[in-house]
Amino acid sequence: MSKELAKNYDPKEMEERLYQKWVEKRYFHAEPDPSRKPFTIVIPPPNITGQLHMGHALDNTIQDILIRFRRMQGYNALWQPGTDHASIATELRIREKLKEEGIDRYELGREGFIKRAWEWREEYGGRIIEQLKKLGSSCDWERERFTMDEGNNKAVNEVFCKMYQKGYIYKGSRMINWCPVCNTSISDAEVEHEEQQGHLWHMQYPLIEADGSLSKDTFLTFATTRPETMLGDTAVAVNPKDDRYRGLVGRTVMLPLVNRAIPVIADDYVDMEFGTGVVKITPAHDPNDFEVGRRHQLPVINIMNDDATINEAGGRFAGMTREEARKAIVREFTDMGLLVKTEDYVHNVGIHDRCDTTIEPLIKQQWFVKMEDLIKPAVNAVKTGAVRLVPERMEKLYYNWTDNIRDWCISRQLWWGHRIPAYYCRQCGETVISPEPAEHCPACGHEHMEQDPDTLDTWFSSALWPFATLGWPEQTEDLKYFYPTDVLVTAYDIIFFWVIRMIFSGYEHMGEKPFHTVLIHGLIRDAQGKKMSKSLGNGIDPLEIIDKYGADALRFALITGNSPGNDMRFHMEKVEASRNFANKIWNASRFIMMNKTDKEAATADPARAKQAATADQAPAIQAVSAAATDSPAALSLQPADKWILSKYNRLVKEVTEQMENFDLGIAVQKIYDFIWDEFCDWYIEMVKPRLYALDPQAKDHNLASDEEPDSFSGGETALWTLTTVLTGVLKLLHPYLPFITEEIFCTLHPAEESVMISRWPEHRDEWVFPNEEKEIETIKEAVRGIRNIRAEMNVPPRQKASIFVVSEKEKVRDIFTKGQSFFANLANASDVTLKTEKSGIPEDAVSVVIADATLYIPFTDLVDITREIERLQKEQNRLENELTRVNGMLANQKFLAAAPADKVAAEKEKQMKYRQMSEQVKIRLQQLDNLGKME
RNA sequence: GGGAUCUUAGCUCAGCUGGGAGAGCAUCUGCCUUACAAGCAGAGGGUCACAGGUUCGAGCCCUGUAGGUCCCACCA
Repeated sequence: MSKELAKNYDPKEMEERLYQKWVEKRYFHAEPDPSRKPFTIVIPPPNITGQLHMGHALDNTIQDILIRFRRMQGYNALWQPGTDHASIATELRIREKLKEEGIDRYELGREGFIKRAWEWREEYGGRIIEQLKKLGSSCDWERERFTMDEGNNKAVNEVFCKMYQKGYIYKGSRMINWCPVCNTSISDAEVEHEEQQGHLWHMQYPLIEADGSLSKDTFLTFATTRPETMLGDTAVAVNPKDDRYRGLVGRTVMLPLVNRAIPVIADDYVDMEFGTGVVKITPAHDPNDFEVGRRHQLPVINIMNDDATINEAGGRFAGMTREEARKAIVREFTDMGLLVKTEDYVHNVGIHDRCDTTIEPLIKQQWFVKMEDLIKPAVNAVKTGAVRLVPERMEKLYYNWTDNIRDWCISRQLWWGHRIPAYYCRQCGETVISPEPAEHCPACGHEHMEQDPDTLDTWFSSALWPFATLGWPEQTEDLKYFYPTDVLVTAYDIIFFWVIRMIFSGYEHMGEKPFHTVLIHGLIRDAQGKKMSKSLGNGIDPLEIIDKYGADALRFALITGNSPGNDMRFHMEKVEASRNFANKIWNASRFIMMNKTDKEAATADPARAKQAATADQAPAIQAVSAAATDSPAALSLQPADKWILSKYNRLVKEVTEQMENFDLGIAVQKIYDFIWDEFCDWYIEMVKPRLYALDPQAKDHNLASDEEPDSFSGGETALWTLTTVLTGVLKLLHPYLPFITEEIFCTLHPAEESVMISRWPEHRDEWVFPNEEKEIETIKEAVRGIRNIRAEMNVPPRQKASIFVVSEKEKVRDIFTKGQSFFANLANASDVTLKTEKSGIPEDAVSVVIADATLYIPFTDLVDITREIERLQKEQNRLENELTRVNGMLANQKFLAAAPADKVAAEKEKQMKYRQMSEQVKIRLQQLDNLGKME
């Protein structure tokens, strides 16, 4: 006896119970097994500060679909999970928390701070993992890692030292991006550019005459958006070709604020066309000016403290914030009469992506990774296709970054993170780079070695994730077996931060790519198309959706209609539609099982007998329902059975291909259409009479109980077909809707353990039935035609009608003979009469013309001939249009010559069909016309 | 300044290598038909942004235009 499904679909209870079961059974766990091919995905480790948001939900749904799909296909599937310490994000959160508690972090000290951070991780680090579980993610939790666990720390130190020795890592004074609020340097990737409304101040520096006095009439006028940086000016520059200033190059002007005489220099960097063609040069606070300064050996005067206030170099402006200094300087220039004009000006300002603070370019000593050589294999990998980006257009984004790459600033003035493994001797200043703490100085033997206070960019460790999680630097079995991994799934905004760095790290440290495919998805936006964000407050919490509609519905809503690389808007209506679909499957399954239960007392489940025989096909995968698919010889399949099997068979092929090609949204749409339209709305309805015939007590319900008993035979076959197809689509659907498919599958097949370890369906050559497909499509066309007429003619639903099918072709009549019973149930017919010609049918019967046949439906008291003529004329017009098109095509010699043969054949077939139909409609119109005249 | 992408039914979006315009929601009509009203049946609705071009044939390929979104970039 089958278990029964609950009357109502209730995802909540079910999802928790099933996830528990999967974990207990260790279905998610993978171990190296040379007899099978691995399929590996490493999770983009969520931040320990994070809460599951829609982006995570999409990203992890995609990964779970791929993993479940491959697992069912027989791959040894590993989804490697873990979390990221998220150096800066976490540090900022803890600073915030300390502030709330009134604790000064410097007073707390580094050690105390780190202790707090670990406590934070203990408290919140597992939160997002629990949320991923709610989504149904089939990660191998036994392998959960953390970017700051022992193994990862080891990997980071190893990599740092190795790269230092190879000269890829160096320490130097460079212009870096400084965040004055977070008090740390950040990399180029972490700077966002924001268009801001600002001002362009046109100022003047007076020329210094030969005698040292200030010129009364010669000034150099330049423009600036940042007057405060004038305090650090060490030159003004003009273009060497600029005739206007030729005589002034080499002379000096006066910078009044600090009374500094600065030279006028000539440099190609200056654009003569822009403004006055004069640029002030501040080497310490502008990347371009830094380069100019270098070329001309200009002094570099740093005028700012780390918190972006003016330092002593700013003279009497010292202590002011950069904004205050700006105002003060503009005022002074105004007072001195050296401000020419102020313009409104829109310009791009660099801001820190974490805190939106305006970035200050500063020269500081930092650690860098030299990128030039490192990036080459990563570029090559994409060029040669060793690493494939999906969709392909993302390659341009990728190259855009690699082509403009600059050295990567990896040191951060933060406490939470991997501390740089550099040790300095307090005595002699010697530097030691070592994976192990240096005890004493190799140069002078002094024992007071001090570790570099800085930590590493959080992406430095993430870059090692694909191999560090598998055990590197140890040469583990896991590493040998699972590396390189297969697919990396992420959003396009993470390519620069992470994907590129993983690729070059893979090549550098493993000598091999980290994965062969990067599947890139878009962002989830709100219903208005805005980016979901905390500050806008427009974020929708995936957990709330799961709570209300179930994880299956959320997953389905996120993946349906989603195509690689494209953003998607999130609508609640879509979640509801997804939930409705789940409900539809639930009810269809319930219906099938109800009939099965009735039946099972008498007949054995043919599916079950087969299990033992096929169970050894794939070691880790149960052969399960290969079981339900081998048709027992006793079953004689009817056309409807063959039709749905044939359609299902094609679905299997297409869905498999599309999933292999990462077209997940298209694949799932196909399954949806098949289940709802073909399977539920047609097939189940078609076989109801056969099922009812199985149960003598239900016979009273038969709509066409006056039919011969023979027409209801084959109930078992119908049941077998229903079960077979349902089992198959449950499998196809399982990667998308893991919970509901598991619940139904296990109820339907009580002897089976789980759908998630069952075998993925395969296309079967013996289930290709083109003739039956055509037959049933003919029936469907006829049924639709009759329904259409009934609706248009306002025939009361309860009123049954006789149907006459007229066709000259025996084959066609045969189809309708076999399909007679469908018309009773699907078109509310009382009886169907087959004829070779029209004689004996009431003149005013309404007609439906389909290919090769005309159906007549006499209605006793309707007969609005005018209306029927109108309807037929409309149909005639449609057919004429089609004929014009197809005739045109077939008359075109070039088409006949150039088009593929099957296309031409198809068009010819259509032409015949339309001609024949058009002919019939014409005849019918003629008849009605005569009838009208007679009245 | 460079680049990407989008513009298809009232709304949100599919449409694979060019070969008779699709879905969901919404709208209208009729149904509580014993799997499902979270449902069933039927209907209406589109010059596929615009203008050219290639082709026997263009929503799809090419060029340009307009608008939206986004990324990159050191013009003060």
